[in-house]
Amino acid sequence: MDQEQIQTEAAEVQETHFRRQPQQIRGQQRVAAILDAAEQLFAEIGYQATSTNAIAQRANTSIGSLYQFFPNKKAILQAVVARYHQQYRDLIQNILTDDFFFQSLSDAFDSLISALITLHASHGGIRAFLIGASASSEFATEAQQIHQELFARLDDLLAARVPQLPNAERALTLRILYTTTQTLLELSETVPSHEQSTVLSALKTMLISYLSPIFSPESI
Amino acid sequence: MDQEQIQTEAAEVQETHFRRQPQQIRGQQRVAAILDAAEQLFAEIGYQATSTNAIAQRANTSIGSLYQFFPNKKAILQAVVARYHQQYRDLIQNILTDDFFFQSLSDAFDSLISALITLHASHGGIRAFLIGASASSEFATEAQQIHQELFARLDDLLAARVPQLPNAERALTLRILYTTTQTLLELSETVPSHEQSTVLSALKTMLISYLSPIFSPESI
Amino acid sequence: MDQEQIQTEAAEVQETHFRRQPQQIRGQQRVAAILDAAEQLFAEIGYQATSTNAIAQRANTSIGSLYQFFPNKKAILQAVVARYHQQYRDLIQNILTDDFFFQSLSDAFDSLISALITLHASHGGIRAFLIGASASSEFATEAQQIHQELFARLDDLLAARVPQLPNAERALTLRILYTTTQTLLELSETVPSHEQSTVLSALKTMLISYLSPIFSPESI
Amino acid sequence: MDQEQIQTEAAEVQETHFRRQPQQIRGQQRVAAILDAAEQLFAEIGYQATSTNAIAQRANTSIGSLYQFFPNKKAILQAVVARYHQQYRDLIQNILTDDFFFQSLSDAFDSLISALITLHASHGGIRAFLIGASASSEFATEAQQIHQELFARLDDLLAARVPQLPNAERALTLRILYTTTQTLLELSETVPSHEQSTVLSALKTMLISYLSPIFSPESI
DNA sequence: AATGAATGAGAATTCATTCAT
DNA sequence: AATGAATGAATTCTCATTCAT
Repeated sequence: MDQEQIQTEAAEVQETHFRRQPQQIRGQQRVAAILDAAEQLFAEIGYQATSTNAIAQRANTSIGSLYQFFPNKKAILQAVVARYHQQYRDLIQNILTDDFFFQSLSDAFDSLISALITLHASHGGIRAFLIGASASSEFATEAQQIHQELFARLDDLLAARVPQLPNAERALTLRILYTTTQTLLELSETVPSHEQSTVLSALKTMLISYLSPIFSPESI
Repeated sequence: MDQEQIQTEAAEVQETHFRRQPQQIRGQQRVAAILDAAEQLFAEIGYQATSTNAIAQRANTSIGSLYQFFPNKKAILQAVVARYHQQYRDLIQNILTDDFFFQSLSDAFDSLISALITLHASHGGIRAFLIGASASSEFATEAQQIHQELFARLDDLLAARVPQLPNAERALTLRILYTTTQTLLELSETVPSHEQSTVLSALKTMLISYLSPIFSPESI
Repeated sequence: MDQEQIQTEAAEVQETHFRRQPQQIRGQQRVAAILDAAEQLFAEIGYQATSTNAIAQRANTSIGSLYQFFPNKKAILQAVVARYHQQYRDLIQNILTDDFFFQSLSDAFDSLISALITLHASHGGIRAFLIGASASSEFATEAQQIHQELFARLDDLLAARVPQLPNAERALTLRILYTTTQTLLELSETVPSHEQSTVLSALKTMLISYLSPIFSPESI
Repeated sequence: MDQEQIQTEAAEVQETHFRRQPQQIRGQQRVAAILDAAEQLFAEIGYQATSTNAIAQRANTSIGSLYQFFPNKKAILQAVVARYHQQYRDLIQNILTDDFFFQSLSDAFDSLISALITLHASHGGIRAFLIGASASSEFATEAQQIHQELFARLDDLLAARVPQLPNAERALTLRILYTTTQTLLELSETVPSHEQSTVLSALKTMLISYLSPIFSPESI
């Protein structure tokens, strides 16, 4: 999946989510308020438990206005996710430069981890929600689309660094790295702040111990 | 009131999520059917989306019968979780013997991981559901009670093996181990079966590399 | 309505209320327990709010047994009322002797009032319930049947004492007496005990002042 | 938020049984229709037997609309009662002038009784219902709040007229007057119209005979 | 565009009554 | 006779969505 396709899809998604593209500034602000309110409520009490009336109320607007911008409840969730994904993409793009895996592993993971922490800080609620949702429900697809993109990029980078690794193994390696990182990052955020660095250094230890033999197989 | 009835009442007190403990075999079978149906539905479409009528229908019983045994929908979830927890406890108890951490780490994790895989296989749906639910909702407490017990046991065992480790650090160490294990075990179950062993050995590698310096600090 | 008819009706009512006449002593005790429980519950929370299961439970029996004696919930109410009515009848019969209105009014009302107080004391709950029910519901008929009987007897007695009073006026006079008595008796029972005699003597004052000119019209 | 909206909010706070104060004329009409329907049904078949769907149906609206204005069934009853109480208050206020007990007793009771009859005529159903309900249930408090107010006013007036009467006795005197009046008024309304005046004059006779010695104790 | 009233299908829960043991 | 499990219609209430103003 190349860069172009991603943009195309993003545009298409937007057209499906919105009933009407807000034309005036006031309308854009209203949409943003609705998305903020929805993101909070989804994170607080879950998608199903969140009523569209509650979203409108917290966004200081009326239910009628809400439905002027979104055709139904699901579209609101999709828009929230899309907005989050966009920020995710933007942030990641700055980290996953072409020389990412050509730095020391320690440096690479330092920059990746701190970028992810930054992102989580601003959208922690919805992220936790999506992780929960991805376990079971219909939104798994939405939630993991961004993961695909991130995967594809990391795959390219890793392929450049360890060209001798077969494709299938490389993909699996990435999923292992990715899953472990997500989980321990999450743990680090629920833990008291003075323990956070312990968790993060454990994460780094694990990642490096796992990747090192792959990067330098002769050393085993 | 004869001896039998007295025992029944005692049981009723202890099982708070039951409205009435079924006293006839017919009733016990029905309760089991209800719990099976509920476990499936919760796993498939989530707690909120599962209607009590749907549970009754899949259990081949009437909504009235369901409510004769359970006072409300939440109690059904609690009973499902309790049943799962009991099996979890039973299985774990056989693994976490007093010499658990005095075996080689490789052996210890081999037995633990295979026990967990067995358990997951029989209740995969509800486990995935609980993991999702624990991220946000009101059921976190229920879901994590069993974790507390497992933690407490592991804590004892680890304290015996590494007495010089301060309590707080030991607790954090366990959470890191625990979280990583859960996540990668889960991953191993979603992955094609021929890749499963790769994931599990990665898990072992990470756990051992993380724990080794703690077990033998002088060797660093 | 003469004495015979009353007994016939009473018997017929019993046959309608009971599904099966309890043959054994155990059965009779069970029926009594059910009626006691029902009477309490009807008085406490009303007829509609009382469930048949709750009656069975408070009577220490099973719902199945309850329905072996009563065909439906309404029959239980009818039986409760019938039992109350019977006691009402028995008590009244001892007071309303042929010379009732040939005593002084003061003596007559003294004995009537104290008899009613005795009855109320034993079935206060159900009486209050019937008064409430009679205001609106389908049970008005049941509840006021006994009133008819009492009326008929008082009518006879008053006709003997004041033969010159037209029938229609006599009936109305009785309703006025009756209503006032019921109400103030009820008030006397809700009032602190040291105020009770004040209420009762007010009642007597009113009744006598109302009846005196009717008894001795020439004195006006 | 302009002035109008602020006033609306203030009203909402004060009217606790409304979920939302209707802001459009359409809404106000609908609320009135709902209260009318509810008042009729409560009077006809009682509170418990009245379903919210039946109320909506008779009010020619949907169940959803009903619940947009009232949070639950009890709130509808409370609103019905409140509306009745307000009219009760208004009417009474015109009668209980400062010189009420300084008129002749005959004049005083004439005006009071005719005022009450007027009120009863317009809300007879709900009044009868409240009297029934007050005998047993949870709504006693609601129903008798207005009585407290009426009592307090009458107490003031009576204290002015008979200052030598101790407080406790005066309160009891009022309850006796009040109870008797309510009951016989009710009776007068159930009786054929040509008998109505007989009941009312009996009421007056009783009240006057009871009060006279209290007003002029020396004459005894 | 904005507001909020209107709608009704659907969800949880109760309870009178029947039936199997 | 006794027990208690089984049944399902009926009830209260919610909420996504549409419509009138």
